[in-house]
Amino acid sequence: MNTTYYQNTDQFLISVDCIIFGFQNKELHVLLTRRPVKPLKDEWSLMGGFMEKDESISEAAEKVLFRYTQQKDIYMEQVAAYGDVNRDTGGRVVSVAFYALVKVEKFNTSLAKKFDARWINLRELPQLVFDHNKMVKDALMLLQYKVSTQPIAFHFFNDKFTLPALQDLYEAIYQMPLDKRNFRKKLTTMEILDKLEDKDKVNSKRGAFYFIFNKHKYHKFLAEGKRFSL
Amino acid sequence: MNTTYYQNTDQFLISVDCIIFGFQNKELHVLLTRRPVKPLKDEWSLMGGFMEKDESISEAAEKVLFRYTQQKDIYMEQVAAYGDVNRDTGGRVVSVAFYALVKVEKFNTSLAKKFDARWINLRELPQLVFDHNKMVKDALMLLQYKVSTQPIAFHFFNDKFTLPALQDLYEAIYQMPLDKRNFRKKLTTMEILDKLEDKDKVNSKRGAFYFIFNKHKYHKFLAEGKRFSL
DNA sequence: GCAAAAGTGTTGTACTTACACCCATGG
DNA sequence: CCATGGGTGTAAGTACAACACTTTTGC
Repeated sequence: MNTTYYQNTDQFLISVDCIIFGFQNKELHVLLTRRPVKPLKDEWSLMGGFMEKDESISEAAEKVLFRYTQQKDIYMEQVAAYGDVNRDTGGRVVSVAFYALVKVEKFNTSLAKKFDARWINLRELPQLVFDHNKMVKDALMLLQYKVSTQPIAFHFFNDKFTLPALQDLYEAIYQMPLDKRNFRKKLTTMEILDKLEDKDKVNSKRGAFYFIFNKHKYHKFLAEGKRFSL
Repeated sequence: MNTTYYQNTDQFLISVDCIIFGFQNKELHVLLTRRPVKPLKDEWSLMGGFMEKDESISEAAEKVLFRYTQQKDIYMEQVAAYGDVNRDTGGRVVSVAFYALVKVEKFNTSLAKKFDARWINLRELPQLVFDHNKMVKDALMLLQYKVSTQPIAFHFFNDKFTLPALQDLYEAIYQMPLDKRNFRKKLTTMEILDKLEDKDKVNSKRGAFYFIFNKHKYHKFLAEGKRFSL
């Protein structure tokens, strides 16, 4: 009943691989694991899993994300499908890559042990199995485009964030330094953030004010025909 | 031997659907057909086909493109994978969409008859089967981004083109009018085109000069750190 | 009191936008 | 000779890039 109408056509395993981005110590990190199964057991790999017959591709990706992070409502986006014949040396597998933005603070370290999951600095990415390095590269390029045109970078933070931290995040994603005053000017002229009363006093003695993204202001901003740009 | 290492996992049919764009009469068109198989036989559909076990996804897409156009070396790019459980009412099929830029002039009309293929104006797109309307929408958005940042629009033309035609093309893709002088200024300052001696006298009495894209100049342009933008 | 990070404006430059007339030619 | 589309420059406004000093406070 899976193929009522379509006969005599080949079928394939479909996997999802997740490029799970996290932001920590002013650097972008990716959640990697030592591959638990053969072939290439114990080599560095993205978090992945096979799609099952009763779930959509994105549900399969959400399943993988939940398994490794125990977080729901993670911002996630498809990167592309990878389907070279010999991309997976363990069999013919078509993989769909997704990237996800998670809050490292919320990350459960006991989970990490269970799955041998580790946050690896994007700048020190090791060689990964199969075409996973290409997936990370594609995901990063897509992420760079997306954070520059849509207010999604806030998903890296647990609700509130400081402007210095936000700038560090953008610098990590773009992999280039940004001018502090120009960065803040762009943000303030968009008027889509709310300044809170309290400060983060961990990273400096003076302390940096916290901000939160104001969805309502952002919708008004869009309604005026303006477009997010950073 | 298809699944040496991976056991007990579900397998799926994988199809490719091609959004074949063509440019004609100052309008963007999409090559559509009346679906030849059940279910939804005779409904409007993108050109598609199933992936076979010995081919990559992109090879499967090239196969589809060649079947319906008899053209090789078509510019083609993946849009995304579509994998909702019930997206195809004929069975569980994951589809990967590709868009392609083809030269309508070269199009073989006897082929068109054979496959009941028709160029449909993008502005008059009918309801298509399954999620094909979404695929077209996604493909167009990707195309808009791509033609604005990379010199790929030239693939719509059989080598040479006039500036009025190129502008009509961009207007069709962006679905908005562009300023003639600003458009030409951008093009000429990039210095990546060669002006030919002959003119197209079909579309006007005066005639418009033909241009061709100069790959060599474009590489120099990139080497100087400049980026294509239109 | 000093080190370390937060916060704040201005100016020149480059890019973008808006805009109107003459030219060449076929019929 | 006129209708049709091809071709050209400038000026104003906007966005972007470059740049240096003062403030706060924990130690």
